[in-house]
Amino acid sequence: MHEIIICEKPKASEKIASALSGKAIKKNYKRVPYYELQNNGKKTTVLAAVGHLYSLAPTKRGKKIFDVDWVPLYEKDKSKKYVKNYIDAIKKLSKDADTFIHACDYDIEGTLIGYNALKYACGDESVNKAVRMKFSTLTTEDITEAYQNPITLDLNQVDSGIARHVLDFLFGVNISKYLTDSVMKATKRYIQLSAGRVQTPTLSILVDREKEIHKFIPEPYWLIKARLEGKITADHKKGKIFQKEDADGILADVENKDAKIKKIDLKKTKKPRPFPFDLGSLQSEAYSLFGFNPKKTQQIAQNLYTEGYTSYPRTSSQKLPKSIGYPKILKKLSKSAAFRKQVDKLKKPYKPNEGKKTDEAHPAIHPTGSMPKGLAKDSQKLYELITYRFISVFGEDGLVETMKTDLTIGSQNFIFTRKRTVKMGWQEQYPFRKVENDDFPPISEGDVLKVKKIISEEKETKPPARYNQASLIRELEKRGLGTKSTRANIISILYDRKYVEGNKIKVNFLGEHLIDTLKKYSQKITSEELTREFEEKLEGIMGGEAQKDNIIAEAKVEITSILDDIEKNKLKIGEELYDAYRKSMIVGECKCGKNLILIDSPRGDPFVGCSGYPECKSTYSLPRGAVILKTKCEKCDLPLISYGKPRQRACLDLKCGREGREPTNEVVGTCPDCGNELIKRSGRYGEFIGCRGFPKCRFTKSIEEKS
DNA sequence: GCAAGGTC
Repeated sequence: MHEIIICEKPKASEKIASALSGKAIKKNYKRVPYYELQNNGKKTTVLAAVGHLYSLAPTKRGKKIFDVDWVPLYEKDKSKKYVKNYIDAIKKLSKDADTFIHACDYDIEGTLIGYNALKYACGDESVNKAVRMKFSTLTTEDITEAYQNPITLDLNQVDSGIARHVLDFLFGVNISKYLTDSVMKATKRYIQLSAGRVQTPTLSILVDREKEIHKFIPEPYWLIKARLEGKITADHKKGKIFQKEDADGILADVENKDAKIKKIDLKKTKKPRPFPFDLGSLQSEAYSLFGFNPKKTQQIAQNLYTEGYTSYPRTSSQKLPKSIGYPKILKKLSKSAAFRKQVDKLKKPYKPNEGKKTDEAHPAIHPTGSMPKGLAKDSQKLYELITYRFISVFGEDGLVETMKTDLTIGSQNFIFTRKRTVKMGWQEQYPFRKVENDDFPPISEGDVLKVKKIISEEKETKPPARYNQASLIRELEKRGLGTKSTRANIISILYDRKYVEGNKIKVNFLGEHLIDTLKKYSQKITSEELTREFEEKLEGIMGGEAQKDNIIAEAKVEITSILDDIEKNKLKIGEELYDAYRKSMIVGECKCGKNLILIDSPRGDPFVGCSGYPECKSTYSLPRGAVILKTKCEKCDLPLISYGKPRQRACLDLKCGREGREPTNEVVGTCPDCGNELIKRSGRYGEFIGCRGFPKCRFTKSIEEKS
């Protein structure tokens, strides 16, 4: 007897092997780990996939791609070479097997991962023999229970997984191809265009926000403030005053009058302990504290996990079940003096604060207790963030005292608020955020204070803010678009295609025009509707009320009509999209008066050239990794670029004679929050102004765009 | 080349 267990990933195979036997032996085949164990004379081999091992690919050449089949992932994607060893290991080690257990995650994708591994690596026969382990956590109890009570492999669930892949492929690949072809036919130029069930609605959310901003009409309002003796600034209780006459009336009323303290309200409120991190909240926090984009956070977290320092990062759980053994983890962390200082303050027995969100397969992100050595700077930052957050979850609630003071000047009501921390609690374990620390002025009810100055500030209402990568991820999560593992990637595709740019995500002409075009030819792909429709259809297949093949056939009819429609109008579509693309690539003005354009050809390095080519032959090469800035060179008016490590600035024309290549962190002012220097920083997605005191002070502001 | 979904 030889039994094979197939798991979704290497970490899972390790846990499953050790749960089934204390004597599992770890072996390697072509550097792929697997486990062997003996049970009453029966040999069991525990094997691992690495997520999907197979991917869809066209089987026939043609303009419309409707025939697809599974091929090994490494054949399609050259960056996935490591997958070959995993497939080879499964093929080789399952040769003489007679029993097959499918032990991948119990969800649609997991079911399909295991099914394809069985079908294409172990052979068709293995599918018929296979049984399914169903577990929700990788604890010894759950695994043993699932092993002893296997269920039959649900082929409806498999079909539903296949349908999801095929539908996404047919819609995404075909529409993308037709858009790109339109540009090619109309202009003989290649620009990579794409559309998909998730990326297009995501872009559409950004376009909608852009339109809101565009149509926003600012409204003037006034804020009236009173500077009092004792360094107090009180605000008029009405807040925004939209009528100038009202503001003037208030000013007349308060003129030359003292302030009387009417009421002082002292209140203590809890500052509750935070939740442990799930992937989305980690991405959000690392963005706001360190400026890491979500993709970067995900990559670093993946490395920390692979090295064994932190737990599995692709989780939506905010739970820390007892089974992870947190007393032991906290004890191990105490080997570091800095962590010990905080762990020692925790009250026993340890009880974590938990959020509502759960995950079928993984707990919240936490350190394992294995201490990292020699981490790169950014990895160290993220590791400490995860670890301090983990410790703080066991801390005590903080306590903030609020002083709310009502006062009158003439017959007008003013108010000011001060906050101070009376108990740090968990904030001692989580040293990343500013702690409230205002002075409470020594005043009592009935006191009369001198008014030093009355200020009337004229302001304007502001349009809704643009999304940044962190807030966009939160929005996608809210709408159920994409998955925790794919959202960061989807956003990065929008940048790569030049649909959007900037830290505060701004849609380019190309992005906006693409959505306009698709709304004409395939309204559905621009909205969340398609995701909702897929969900219903997959539900139907899973319940046995619908057939996978029928649903795919229906989709083909629908897609054919969309594609034929695009085909009929391809010259117009192609020309317009190309025009929008050119406009998106404008980076400044050429000396000849025409536009300078970033030329990003699929062959060769990107460079800057004139839109007046061939009349004007000006071109400028770009150093590797250069970002073109909105700021102009003070000598020759061409745009400046920022490049290299550490970031330096130079003129686009390196020969223009501009002095110096000062570092990009030039001082541009004083931080209104903490008084430190404000410096210009630049990231991959553009420039912004930040505080020198970062991360203690998190003040940032965008650089005004000159238009 | 093109999607979205797993994972190293």
